[in-house]
Amino acid sequence: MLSYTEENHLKTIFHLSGKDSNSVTTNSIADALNTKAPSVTDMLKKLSEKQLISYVKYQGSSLTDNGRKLALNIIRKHRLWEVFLVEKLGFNWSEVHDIAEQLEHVKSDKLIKELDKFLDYPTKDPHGDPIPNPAGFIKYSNKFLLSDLKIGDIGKFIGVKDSSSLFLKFLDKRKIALGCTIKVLFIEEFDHSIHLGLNDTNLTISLKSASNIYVNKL
Amino acid sequence: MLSYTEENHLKTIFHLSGKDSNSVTTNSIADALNTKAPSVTDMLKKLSEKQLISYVKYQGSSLTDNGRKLALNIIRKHRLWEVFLVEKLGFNWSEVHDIAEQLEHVKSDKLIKELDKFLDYPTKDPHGDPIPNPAGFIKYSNKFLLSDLKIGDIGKFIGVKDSSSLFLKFLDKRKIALGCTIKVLFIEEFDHSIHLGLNDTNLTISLKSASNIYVNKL
DNA sequence: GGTAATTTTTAGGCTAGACTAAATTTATTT
DNA sequence: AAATAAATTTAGTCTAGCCTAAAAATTACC
Repeated sequence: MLSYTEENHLKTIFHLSGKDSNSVTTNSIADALNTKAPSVTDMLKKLSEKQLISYVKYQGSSLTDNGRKLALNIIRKHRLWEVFLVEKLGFNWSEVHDIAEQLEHVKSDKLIKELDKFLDYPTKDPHGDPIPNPAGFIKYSNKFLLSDLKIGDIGKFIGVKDSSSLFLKFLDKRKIALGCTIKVLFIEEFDHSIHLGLNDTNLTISLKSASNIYVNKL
Repeated sequence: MLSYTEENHLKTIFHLSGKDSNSVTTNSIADALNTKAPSVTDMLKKLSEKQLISYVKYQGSSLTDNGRKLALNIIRKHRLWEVFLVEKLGFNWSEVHDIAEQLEHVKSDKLIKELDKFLDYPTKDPHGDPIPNPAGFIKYSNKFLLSDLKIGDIGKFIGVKDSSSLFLKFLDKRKIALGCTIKVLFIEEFDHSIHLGLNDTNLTISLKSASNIYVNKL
């Protein structure tokens, strides 16, 4: 049985390592978890002993198959709860992260099985992220960052990279909603801010914002 | 912000003290929480400093108004989650306690407010226990233990005292379900076991069982 | 009312998870 | 290639929650 803290470390390592399970640095984990490097080092030793990560001193760490499976299970729970909060309880997508962060640690396989059924087996969470299946398989969609599109490209907004409440509210305010179609009209040379066409209106967003928006190129 | 352990102590003190907020012994808390007396003593000091209980060395402890309000809020959450699990996810009433025990500690006022609305403002949990309102008011029903009825009395089954999975499955097996009408046909002098009339059939249950069944006298 | 039994508290120790400061390894720069 | 900078680990502390064993207070009993 994993502790709350162990689960959070596994999840964070998964998020930081990306699709190809790159090795992750100790400091990056500490930053992501709002803790300090020595605390992380301790935990890495512990997870390594449990064979959930492979950890070489000074060389970073990466998930083992087993660790990856556990991480994906936590992410599955997180995302299913997010769907519940939005679809059933009427939460806005910007409000659900912190609550799901707590709910994801509740231990009961049957609970998640029944929740999944109750939600009619969703495949994406409210931010457009895929929900891993019970076996720990996750389907990555062929997504691009809006900031990587060229002038004239058209994309469908399918997800966010930064799912902080701050950023999600920013999107809400500008009526940039999941599923909408975005056309890149012009890119400023100076600061790389991007002029977009969206719902018959135009707006400009910064490079930072565009680097946190995932689209499917159309 | 209360810790998981602090919340559990408050809740336990509430359950042990009954309606009239009697003083509760240290050992009884330790027993209920499957912990040892010294651990409880430590926690009592802590809760006392936070003004959530009044605690006099060697004399037991009882909730302050503030502590009682917090305890009832945890119980409210516990019971709402139980309703959710049974009504929405299809759990049996004997399976929900341990999961609700985890869910009750999730922190979010809005979550509970929306859950309450989603469940259509239930007033009782699946075991017949009243759900405190958001202000911490709880409506006790005028209930009796089945073991306190006399021969010839008729009662409606409205709740259980022991909500362990073991006891609830025992009731399921004998088709003793919430809401059904029970008539006391005969009480054995020897061991006080009780012969009941229930749904056109007769059955016999032990004193121990009867002391865990609440009824409204009809 | 005094002694015995019980309950409760104190004293002291343990582990998980956090931290700071110092030491060590790795990376970067010149 | 040596010197410096940065990242990481080690060493040592701290707190919350738990424990056992011993001491103190309360309760029960003759």
